[in-house]
Amino acid sequence: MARQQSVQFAKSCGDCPIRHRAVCANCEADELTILEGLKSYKTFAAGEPIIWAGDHMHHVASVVTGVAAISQTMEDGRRQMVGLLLPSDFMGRPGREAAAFDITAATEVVLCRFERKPFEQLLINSPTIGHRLLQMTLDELDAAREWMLLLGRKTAREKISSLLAIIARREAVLGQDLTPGPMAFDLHITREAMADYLGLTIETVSRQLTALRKDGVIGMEGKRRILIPDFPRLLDEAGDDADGGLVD
Amino acid sequence: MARQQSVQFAKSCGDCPIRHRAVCANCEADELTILEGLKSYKTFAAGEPIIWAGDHMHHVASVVTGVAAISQTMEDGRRQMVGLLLPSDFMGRPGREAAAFDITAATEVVLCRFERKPFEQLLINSPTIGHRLLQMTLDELDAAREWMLLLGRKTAREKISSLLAIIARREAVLGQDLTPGPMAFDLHITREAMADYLGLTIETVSRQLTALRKDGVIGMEGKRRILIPDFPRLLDEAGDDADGGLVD
DNA sequence: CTTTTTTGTTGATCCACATCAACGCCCCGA
DNA sequence: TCGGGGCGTTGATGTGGATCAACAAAAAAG
Repeated sequence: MARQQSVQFAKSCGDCPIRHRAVCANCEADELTILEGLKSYKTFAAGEPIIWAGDHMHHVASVVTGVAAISQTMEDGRRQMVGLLLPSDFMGRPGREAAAFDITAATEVVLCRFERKPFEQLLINSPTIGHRLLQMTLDELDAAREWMLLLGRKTAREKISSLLAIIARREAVLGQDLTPGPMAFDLHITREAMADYLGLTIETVSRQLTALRKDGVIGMEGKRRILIPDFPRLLDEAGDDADGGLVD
Repeated sequence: MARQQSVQFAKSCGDCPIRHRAVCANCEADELTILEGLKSYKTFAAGEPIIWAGDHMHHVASVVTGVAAISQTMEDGRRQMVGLLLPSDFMGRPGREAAAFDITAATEVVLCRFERKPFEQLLINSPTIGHRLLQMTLDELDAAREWMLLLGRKTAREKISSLLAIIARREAVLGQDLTPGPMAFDLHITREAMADYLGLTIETVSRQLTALRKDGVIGMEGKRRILIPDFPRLLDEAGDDADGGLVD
């Protein structure tokens, strides 16, 4: 059994499940060796497709830097984003040959990849990676379910407010900027990506942003920088009860 | 390592992860013993709440019979169903104290429950349960993502058609009724549950059902029994590309 | 530099679905 | 037998967001 100890993750690959195992060299050195040999990094430019639904998946991967978007498109072009992959998030589906969804790089993305077959074998032999993967998948499932409430029942204004609240919270965590005062951040996604995420059109996204600005809920510097003078006010607009812990 | 063999699941508890382990008596008999001692069955009447979001979760459980609905409600009463739990589905979240969502019995439900703490311990010690749980969670995540496309981008008619297609497919699997001809099944859920699931109102659900009936896409006997004369036609109405594999 | 493309904003109009309201049917209890 | 409540249908009307269209600003390309 793996020793319970505080492990310092190495820097290169975030705190992905693979990394975690690779660092525990004292307990399962052979697996470390196997993994190191199979690891490969690959970079995708912003906008570049990473995989299409139905493609054969040769690898599983972990996001090192950047943001990737999981999405689905209907024949007539209607598109819905169904997930965001941030650094340390896992991509791929042990036990499945074909990808279920399209994944594209929203910003420039660096992936840390492993061949799928050996990874699956490793998963069978080692409980720790499996446990970590289970936790991550359960988190994603919870986030997806929160998102279903947003898509099914929230108004356009609530949707926009929710999205801004999520991004603000994430930025706050990243920057340790948990001061209760005003906050500010850059939207690094386009209006189109926001629309695809929220189940809206770009026109509606644009209109609701200006409405929130006119009502003083948010401020804007240029087209991409958002100011939040009163975060609880924004949460209230989002219609979330109290904390509204969306994290995807 | 567990021997790779064809295992016949016992009847009482579906093919839940716990069952799977309990049957492998030859490889891990001690775990079997532990589990048998902790198992308890509980029945909920149709409409009865099973757990509320925020409640402390003393147990994890597996659905033995019946259907349970996972849902979220906003302060003003807007509700969205975010998942269905069918026999053999797992309920609960290893490693989390409080429930994230409301769960209610849609029909009469029998659960096979285990105390959470010992179950978590078991999960750490035994990879097989974890792997099965991971597979189930990944399946649920895929289903949730398909559902996000429905909620975000499909029209009311497409939503209803999708739901009927899902139920029809499930019934076909259960009854081994994979004949290509016409199929029929009972809706055991109310119009309200359908509306909560699809992000619609009950009036719209009702209207779209009559519209589909008038257009010959479906037939109805009474208010609950649905006839599907031409399944591919229904799939086409659902807007799914080709197979449209929603399974939740 | 100019031209073209991408991205975002705003206005006018339309329509799919929500809302409000009335009613029919069935089950159950008095 | 009657009334009442749960469930479902249908009609009339309202409205939030989509659609169609024009344009501004910024970025990229030449």
